[in-house]
Amino acid sequence: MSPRTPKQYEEIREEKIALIMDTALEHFANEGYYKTTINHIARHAGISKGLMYNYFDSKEELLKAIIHKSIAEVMNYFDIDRDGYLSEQEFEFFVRKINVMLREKRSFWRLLFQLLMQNEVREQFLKSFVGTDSLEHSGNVPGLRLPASQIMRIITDYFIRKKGIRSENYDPLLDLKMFLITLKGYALTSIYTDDSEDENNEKAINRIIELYK
Amino acid sequence: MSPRTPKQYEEIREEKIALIMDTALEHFANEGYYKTTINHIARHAGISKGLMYNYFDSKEELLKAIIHKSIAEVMNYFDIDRDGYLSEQEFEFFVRKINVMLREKRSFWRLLFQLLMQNEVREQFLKSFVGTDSLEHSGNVPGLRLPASQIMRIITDYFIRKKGIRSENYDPLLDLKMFLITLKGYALTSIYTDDSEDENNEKAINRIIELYK
Amino acid sequence: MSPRTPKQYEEIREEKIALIMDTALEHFANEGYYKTTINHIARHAGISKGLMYNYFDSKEELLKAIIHKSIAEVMNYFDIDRDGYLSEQEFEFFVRKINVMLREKRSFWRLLFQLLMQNEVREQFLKSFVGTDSLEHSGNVPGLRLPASQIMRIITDYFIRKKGIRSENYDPLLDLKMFLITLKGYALTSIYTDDSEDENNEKAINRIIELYK
Amino acid sequence: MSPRTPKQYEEIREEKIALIMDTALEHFANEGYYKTTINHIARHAGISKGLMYNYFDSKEELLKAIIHKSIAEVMNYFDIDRDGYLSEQEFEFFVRKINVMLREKRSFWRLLFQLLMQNEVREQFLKSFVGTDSLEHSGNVPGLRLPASQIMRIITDYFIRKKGIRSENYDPLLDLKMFLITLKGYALTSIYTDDSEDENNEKAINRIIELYK
DNA sequence: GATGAATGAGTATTCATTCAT
DNA sequence: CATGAATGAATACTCATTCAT
Repeated sequence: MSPRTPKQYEEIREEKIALIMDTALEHFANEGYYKTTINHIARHAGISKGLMYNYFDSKEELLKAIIHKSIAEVMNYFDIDRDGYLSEQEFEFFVRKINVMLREKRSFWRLLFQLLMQNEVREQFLKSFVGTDSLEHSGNVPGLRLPASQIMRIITDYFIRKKGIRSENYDPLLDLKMFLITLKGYALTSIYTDDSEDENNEKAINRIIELYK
Repeated sequence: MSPRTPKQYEEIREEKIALIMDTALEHFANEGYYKTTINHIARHAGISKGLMYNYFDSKEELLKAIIHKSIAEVMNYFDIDRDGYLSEQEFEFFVRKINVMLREKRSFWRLLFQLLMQNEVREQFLKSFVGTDSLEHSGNVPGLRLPASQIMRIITDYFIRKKGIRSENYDPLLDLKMFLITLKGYALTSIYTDDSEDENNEKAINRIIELYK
Repeated sequence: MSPRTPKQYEEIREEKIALIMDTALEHFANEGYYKTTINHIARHAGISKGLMYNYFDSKEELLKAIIHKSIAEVMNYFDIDRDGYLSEQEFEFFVRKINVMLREKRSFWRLLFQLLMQNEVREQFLKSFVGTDSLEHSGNVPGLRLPASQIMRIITDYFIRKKGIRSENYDPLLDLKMFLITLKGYALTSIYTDDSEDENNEKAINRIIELYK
Repeated sequence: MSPRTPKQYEEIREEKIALIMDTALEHFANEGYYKTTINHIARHAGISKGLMYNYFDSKEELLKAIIHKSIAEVMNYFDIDRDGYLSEQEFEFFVRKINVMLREKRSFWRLLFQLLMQNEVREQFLKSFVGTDSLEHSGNVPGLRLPASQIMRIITDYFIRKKGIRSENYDPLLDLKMFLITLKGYALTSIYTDDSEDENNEKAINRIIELYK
């Protein structure tokens, strides 16, 4: 056999990295980060323990790489026009995107929910992701164009436009809260139901749009 | 000097058991079961490692004891008239109870949500808690009078009575699903917000009642 | 109740000491010294752990006390005329005594065999019990009047008188060895067969006497 | 550099497994199973604690592996013609084999005797090894072709042929018992005497053959 | 790049022993 | 004299990480 070209090496590298990350994500998500051993991941990925350490410095670095990659992917779902104004159509689009994203990145969401249940992780995450209430950049989360607070404001503005006209003591923040609660509940339900429930989830997402659009 | 009376010993035992369980619950809930070491619990409870093993056979048994006790306590919140019929008043009462329960047993709910994210635990739990769709008893969860499926049916019946009259193609199961989603989202939000948000949570719970009553 | 007299106290003490030693011996013999916990002994003796430490300084001291007491009792079985000369009658008497002793002190023998299987213990024991080949006293084993080597010599003398006359190249030490082997094998068999085998053991002991008398 | 070949790994594994088992057997046999710590074994084998757990699931599994391997090896000593008939030559061969086996597997026999002194172990062992009185196979002891009861019968038949002819009220079971007692006593003596006694042991084994052949 | 044997720091668990009552 | 809760040193066991090949 002729020696591999540098390009071939690079391909092998990337394939292996993806394989390791996918396998690890699957097990982290389903069995939990702490219950999943490096041995377990290596065996299921069909590689050796040592190889993993060729690509990732530690178990924690592997986790971080997975999280970063997944967040970047998730952010790609929201590459819509970010002019700070949400049309009715964009709102529906936004919610439907979330639904698609939950289905397609189920393992990541399971992992994320799980991690956020640890105080330390949650605090760290909130600091870097949600950012401040100002227009500052969003910490070290890659791919995120707008701080969460910005997004909240845009949605709130949307609610004010839609419902705030009719009633004078309308509370848009309550609506925002209810919307977030519903999304969160939907997300949790969605990522822990099997595919056979897909039809019912679809109905629920329609109802959510109906309720808040 | 004379030894302590049996009653005195019993008191000491109960106090220490409660102390250990409370301390452990707090740490399991906040740092996670696996990150929490027995050493850590012992230090925070102001006792020695060995003492824990006087009262609990293992870390896992300690966890189980906490879960069982907490479930029993939670079930005590729902000792209302279970005739299978839910009045409007009872429905509101039910939702408010959940709210109180979430506030007062916050650590337990954090722990439970966390544990249910592990496939194995979730499967085990669903088997013993949710029970079957029939009238069978609810597995080995102590204190639970009705299987979860029974409760679901009672709520569904309630929805049918309230809203099913007006529309002929009313889907009560979708309403049930939405209600559960909202409750789940509320729960998750509630147990991970600090007390300063209590006022807003209160508003949200009122809105939920308003929406589904 | 009137306070107990010193004599009553002494009685209680002795009763308790006997109770603890008996219970401990039973469990040491059957489950093994290391597998038997102080807790176990205390529970089975119906007393508290603390009380045991009132009478014995440690688990090992308890063991030593049991051994010493048992050895003393065993020695009492051999209070025959020790003039260094063994008659045929005395020889039979000696063997039968051993048999009785094995039956009546079965737990002690089980324990002793067990302990002697540990190199360290065996070496210690051989040093203090078997003594030297001279007429020195037998170390610190209480109750033993003659060093084991002395007894061996007496038996050898007996064999020489019985059998050594007929053959000129008779090897009395081989006979001694065979006799000891047979006794050891009988002991081991005897202490680990249940009482239903008593009849057959009796036959075996008769055969041994027949063979070596 | 290239990684080792699977064959090389296999060799390393087998070497280390043998090293661990040998070291452990030596210490279990001489200091006792419970007194021997994993640390101790590791230090004496020149490896780390962790490595042992790479090959054996627990201390107890290590013990079981040693026992099974040793029993298999012992059984290899008895691969003679097992047609149920014992010739005079075969009988002598059998006894001499036992002698060799005791010398060469001394540590194993020390360990086995030691273990059999614990009631629980003995019961377990008798169940799986001695088997029933029928023609059933011998439980789960590997390598054993015939149940112990079968072997006993073959020996008894031998005794009947040899001695039962002359006397009409000959008791072959007593002879069997005496033979077993003698073997047991010899075994115990043999495995706890040092090599300098080998010559005398040889004489004793000759005498045993002489007595029972 | 790839392997898995080897390590050791960290964790759960046991149990003889102490001691306040 | 008697109790059993409490301790902590010792022990078994786990698993991320290293490294020779």
